[in-house]
Amino acid sequence: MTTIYDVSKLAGVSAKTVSRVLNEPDRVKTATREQVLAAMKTLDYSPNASARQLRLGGFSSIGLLLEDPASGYQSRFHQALLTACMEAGKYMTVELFEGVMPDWQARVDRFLTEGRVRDLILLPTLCDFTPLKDLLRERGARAVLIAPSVHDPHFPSVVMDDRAAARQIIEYLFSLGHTRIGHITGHPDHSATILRRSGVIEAYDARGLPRPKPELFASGDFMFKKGIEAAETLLSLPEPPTAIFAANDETAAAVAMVAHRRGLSIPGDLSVVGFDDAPIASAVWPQLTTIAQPYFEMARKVVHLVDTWDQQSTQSGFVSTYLTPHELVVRESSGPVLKG
Amino acid sequence: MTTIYDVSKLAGVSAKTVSRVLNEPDRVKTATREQVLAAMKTLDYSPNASARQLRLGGFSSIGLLLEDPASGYQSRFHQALLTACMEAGKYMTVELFEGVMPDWQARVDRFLTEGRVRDLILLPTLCDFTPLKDLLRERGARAVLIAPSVHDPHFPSVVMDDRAAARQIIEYLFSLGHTRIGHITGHPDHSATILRRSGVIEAYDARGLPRPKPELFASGDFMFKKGIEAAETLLSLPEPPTAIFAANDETAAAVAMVAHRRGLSIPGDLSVVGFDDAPIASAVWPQLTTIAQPYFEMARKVVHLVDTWDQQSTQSGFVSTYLTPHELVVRESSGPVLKG
DNA sequence: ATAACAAATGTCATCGATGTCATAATGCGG
DNA sequence: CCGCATTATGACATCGATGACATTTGTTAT
Repeated sequence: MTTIYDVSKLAGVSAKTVSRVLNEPDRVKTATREQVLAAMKTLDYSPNASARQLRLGGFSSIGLLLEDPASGYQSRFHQALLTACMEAGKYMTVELFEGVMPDWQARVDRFLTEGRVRDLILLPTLCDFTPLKDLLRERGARAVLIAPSVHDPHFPSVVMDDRAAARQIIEYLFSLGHTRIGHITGHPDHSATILRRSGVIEAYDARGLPRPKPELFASGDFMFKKGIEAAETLLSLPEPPTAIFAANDETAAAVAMVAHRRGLSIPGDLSVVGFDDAPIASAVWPQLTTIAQPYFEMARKVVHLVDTWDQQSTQSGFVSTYLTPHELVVRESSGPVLKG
Repeated sequence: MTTIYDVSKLAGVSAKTVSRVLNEPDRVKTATREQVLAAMKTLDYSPNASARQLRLGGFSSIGLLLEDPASGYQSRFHQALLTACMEAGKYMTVELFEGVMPDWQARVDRFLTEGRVRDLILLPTLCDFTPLKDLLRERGARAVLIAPSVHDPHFPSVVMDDRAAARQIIEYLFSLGHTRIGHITGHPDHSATILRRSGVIEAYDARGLPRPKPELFASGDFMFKKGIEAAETLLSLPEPPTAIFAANDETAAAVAMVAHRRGLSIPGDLSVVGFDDAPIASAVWPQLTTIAQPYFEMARKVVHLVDTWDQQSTQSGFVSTYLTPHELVVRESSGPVLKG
């Protein structure tokens, strides 16, 4: 690595002058500047960011741990967080993280030290991975949780009301005349899975209807492939549902594919509703009715929480959960039950 | 910010001891360690990454500039690059970048200094944005280009053969009996647009067929929405094509949607082929025949190029372009022309 | 030509951590 | 209880950059 001293030596000036060329070029005589620039080029010099930041009072980037960057949910949040960081003038460093990796603890350590990260953002399901959170607390790292399953007294979090949203969807389907509604659940490790499922049941209860039979619940994992299986199961029932609420949009897209293969028209023969308003929701035919999560607002809130962590934590260990509103987006994939 | 000195003062030990507690806990007496740990907790201490790295010989993360993280292409590469970085033990810091921003130069500067980035990765279309590349050279930053339109003598690059791939697709469609093939082009600023288009023409020429009429080329921009318009245009022709080659998968998905709305069956009435093998290609019905780009190999090569930059550049300013192979993935959306 | 002031450059200390080496505290055998 | 090996801790220099302040060089007015 070449340093500012190497350059200064070659250019025959002091290190400070080289520094000036870099930071306040106008304060250096043109001839000198040229010389310095030439020396920098010759040596392929690039300033050491660590030293610079140490001196200037470092800026650490926000760390994001991603389990599966291909998932619509995570990539959507990733994008929203990037935008929020940009608005806030911060940077985000991303790390792939899979809890199953045997050396995950070492990797987190490395991320915190070498990755120059102090603040972390945890998405589901990492936000519920207690060993990780314990390690972070031990290391004095800060974290903000997105959609954790339960309030964590140590880390602030930002959530949406999955249960209420699911209930709203079912009530919407009720209003279209559907009574036999299938539900494909999410990944069992994900708290939203339970919440969305119980929102479904809550809707039945609230309306005084008998709870749906167990066979109307098929288990998924938020992924397209498993969604195919689940849809096959539901549509093969002796009395198939007239509507299916899939736990997320990728699963809903899978339902749509299976329905098409079976010659069912959507929403004529089957209404399909998703959750998340992922990009795919508007890129499949028919476009999916879904719940739009307030990604951008949540991301902004998260970045803000990171920013104000100091004030937060000084309030004697009390951290808060912030609830953000969602929205039902009605598109083409849902419609009234056809009589007869 | 609390420093190691604050902790050492509170714990009544030297700074070095605090450092040891952090880095080699076994070399500190248990009682002392406890005290230090307690002090760290009280002061909510977290070590300054810049200082640590300055001392240890810094690690800079690789910077990725994204124009549109929502696009299938960019997010796919993003994911592949993350994986490659993980394999190589590096970190990636991501920045949203839009050339249209009036202060883009200042933002790049900030990214290089505050973002602790020395090496950058540029995806299309940024890899063809000359003012940016000039600025980077001026700043002594390093960059590796992915799929630039032309070889850049200053930066190494990794590319695939868009022209050959497009030609391969058309020849495949020829083999199914298609002769009236529509093409929806990509974004006009993207070099791949020209290459893929010329691959189409090349296929006709190679077969000795007359080139397709101009109306069979509809202009798109790689995005779903524009794809809808383009598909409408093509399918409204007096003599609509029997197959459409869309410049990417999102556009192809749009074609499929329009076809379905018009009651056309795929591939019975219309074959649809995409490009990229984006996630959406296998999440729509029918699943799309497409060109699989070697994302992961390209990403690995890119990270490797970043790693070996020194050896590269010492070879007196000569940088190389690496060509990686692609693959035609035949799925459900393409089939033979129905006779009669 | 010279004082007076501005511009250009240099010197030294500093940011917060850790490596090196020195010193203090402990343990152990006799 | 001594002497020596070992362990635990501390003092100081250092990483590469920049801020504060000092010094040199150049310019202008008289």
